[in-house]
Amino acid sequence: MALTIGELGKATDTKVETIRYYERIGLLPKPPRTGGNYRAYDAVELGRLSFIRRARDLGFPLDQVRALLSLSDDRGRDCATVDALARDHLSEVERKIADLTALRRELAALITSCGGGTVADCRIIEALAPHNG
Amino acid sequence: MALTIGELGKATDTKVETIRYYERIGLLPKPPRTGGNYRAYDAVELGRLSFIRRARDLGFPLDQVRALLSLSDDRGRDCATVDALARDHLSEVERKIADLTALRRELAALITSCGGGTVADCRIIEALAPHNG
DNA sequence: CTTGACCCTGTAGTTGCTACAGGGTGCATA
DNA sequence: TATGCACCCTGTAGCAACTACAGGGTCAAG
Repeated sequence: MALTIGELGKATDTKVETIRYYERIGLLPKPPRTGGNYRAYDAVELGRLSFIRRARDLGFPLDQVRALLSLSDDRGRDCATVDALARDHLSEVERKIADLTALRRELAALITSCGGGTVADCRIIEALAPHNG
Repeated sequence: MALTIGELGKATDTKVETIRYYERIGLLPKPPRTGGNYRAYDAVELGRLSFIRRARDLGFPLDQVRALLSLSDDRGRDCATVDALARDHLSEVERKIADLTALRRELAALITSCGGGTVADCRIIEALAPHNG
């Protein structure tokens, strides 16, 4: 039932280098090795990596993933901490959406203003240039 | 009328290290130096850095800023290239907004599902865990 | 003449990977 | 048995766009 790193990567849609990176930073434990010094993974590691990838897909940064992993190991604990992490992350996402929405408005206004002449009277360049011209 | 790097930084809301960084990567030219080997800036550099900062605030990556700078120097040129750059950037921003909006929906659903018990039956952890439990 | 705020260079850290270089392993096939 | 190929190994450097030192020098004020 042992998986090579490549098989684990395929199963979790993760690049081999990324798995080694997760091991290096301590997000995945160092697995046992075969006689040929290949990493040998089992179902437990597969589960752990799947968890990591889902959390990453949801945009959790690695340190929050680390926190979620250690919380998920502590089954008896109050899940308020998990909830707080998710809420923090959600408000971060909301902040980014708001920033990007403001940006979109500004960019759209800039583009609308472009009349199509030469750079000399391009309103986009003008808008970027300092006020004194 | 010469500005020190610190004064230029204050005038453009830019950290001193960032200005030196822009110089290192060739976004700002190497300014003349004083007797004490201090960088001495003038109004031209102030304008150029303001332009860079404004473009950065609008989310243009540095290579696009570089392109905008060289386009803005070429006053007689057709501004269609500028317009295209801005449109590209706008669609990039729109893609990010769409991604983050999908993410927000997923996160919000996750958080709503948290009933507040222990980690053992926390739906957030469950949603992250692989399907076989 | 000393304190303190500023400036200098150069290098390493940040986040989350990705991409080599330069080797070793394992299996199939001729 | 040789050889080819896909895969694995370590270690290091690169990406964006800065940021943060360390270990110095400069300059004006008191």
